[in-house]
Amino acid sequence: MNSETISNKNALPNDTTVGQKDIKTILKELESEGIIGISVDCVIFGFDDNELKVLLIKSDFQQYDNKWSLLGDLVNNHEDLDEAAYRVLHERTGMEDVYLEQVKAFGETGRHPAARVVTIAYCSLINIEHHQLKILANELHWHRVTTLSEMAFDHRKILDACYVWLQKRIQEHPLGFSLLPRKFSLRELQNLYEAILDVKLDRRNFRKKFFSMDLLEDTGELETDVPHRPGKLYRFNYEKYQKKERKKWFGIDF
Amino acid sequence: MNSETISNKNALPNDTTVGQKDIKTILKELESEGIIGISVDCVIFGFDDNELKVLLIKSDFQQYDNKWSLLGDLVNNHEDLDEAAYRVLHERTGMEDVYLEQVKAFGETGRHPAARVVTIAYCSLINIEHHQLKILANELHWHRVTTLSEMAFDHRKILDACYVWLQKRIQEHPLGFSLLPRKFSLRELQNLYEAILDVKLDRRNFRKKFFSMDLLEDTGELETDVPHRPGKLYRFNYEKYQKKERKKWFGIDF
DNA sequence: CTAACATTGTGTATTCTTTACACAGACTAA
DNA sequence: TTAGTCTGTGTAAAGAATACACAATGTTAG
Repeated sequence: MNSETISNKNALPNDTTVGQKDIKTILKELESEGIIGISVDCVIFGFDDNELKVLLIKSDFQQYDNKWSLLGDLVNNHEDLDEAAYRVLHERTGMEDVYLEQVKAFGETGRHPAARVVTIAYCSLINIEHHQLKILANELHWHRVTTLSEMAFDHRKILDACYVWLQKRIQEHPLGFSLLPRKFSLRELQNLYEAILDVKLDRRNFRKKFFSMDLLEDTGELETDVPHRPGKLYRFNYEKYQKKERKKWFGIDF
Repeated sequence: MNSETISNKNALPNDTTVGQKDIKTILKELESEGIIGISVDCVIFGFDDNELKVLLIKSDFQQYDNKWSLLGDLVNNHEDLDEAAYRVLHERTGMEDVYLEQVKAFGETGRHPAARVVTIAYCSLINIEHHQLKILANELHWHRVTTLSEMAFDHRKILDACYVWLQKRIQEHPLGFSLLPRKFSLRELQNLYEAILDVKLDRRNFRKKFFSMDLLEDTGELETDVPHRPGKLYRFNYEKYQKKERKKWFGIDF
């Protein structure tokens, strides 16, 4: 079910048997009683084949037949927003220890055709290699973010906002590592940054920068299965990062 | 009414006659029907007397008797989230052209004692000099952000989040000017930054920085009523700012 | 087995940015 | 007229960002 699907609380994540009639009935109820629904939508990014990907499903909603949609669900009355986002993520990907952060609420009156639904967008980053999609309902698929076809609801707008958020956030916070295997080469790291920021970076300066931050640990291992000289594999030292003295205050610039 | 007060849609902003019984009844209805309420809360910052201030009212909620609370209200079914925030702001301050930005949604299950209410926090910045508080219901007052007494609900947490957001945002976006009169001296500008960031800055370097951005216009006027040599008054050139080539991409640092 | 290919690993010079720092001039108040 | 307080200005030194080239290591194709 996608974010805009009104489901009963016991519905399984891959329960797509809830007919459209039911959904519409529930939406009508909400609408007629002047009740605003709340959902979460997860923009789940992955990195594979040197490209940033996003996980989408086909909308079950008739108006958006054949359009792609984010993964989401209504928030249950007994769960926090964050919990709801983790639940959606878990139901869809089977992953639990995942980077997840709230990005923005979207609440325009016209965003859902059948009822008023405010959605809270979450951004999550997962390492595609460490993950097999288990539940393939609704044609769950990874999509390149650079070439996206039309999307359902205002999901394109949400995705764009999350992408911009990611571009900014990745530069000031080491989230990028969540998208890579635990051991990675500097080339992979640079590819990640280049793909997300859509820039070309100087290889030597990139290395210098990361080494000077002193957060990468040499594992002593080398890449395998590359058709050229293998690079060293590094791992990110989260502990060191936590302990690190936080950045200078005062970087006014606009 | 504060953000957590459940009001009927036609209630006037200064209508504090809605009794607590009514509110509780409505909350109980929401609660018993498993409906999640949605509100907006505005963290309205002002700058006066070289200090950052925030606009608060006394909570009408019995549990939080005598505690301070943010300005907010339930979102009407027919209005966007942003509209709701502007409405609250307008109702409270009479101002319309104001800096307003969404910061974060707060939706923990236990945040409201009587019902489940998800709130979307907005940050707004107003120039205290250009504004007279018109509606003084609920002891509407400016408070120093550095010395805050206990607050109702999770409003302290919301305020803190907005303050951190402001500290960060003010360094990369020229919001600070919304807190100052249209014509200001560099001293006032520096005081603003020092107060918000809670740092001491070098006066010469501060000037150099702002002049090098080339966004301040000399008005030709001087300060008046200062007990010392008057400084020049500047105004911020928003047009130039809009046209300005946006900052370099790639500033990885964490 | 060797040549062509692809990618790793490394250092320096130049420019730009940030920081630290001091003194003369303007206006007020007593 | 003097003491007080703030304005306005420049330079030197340290640090960060950029631009740039070549030898070494492994793979693959012939």
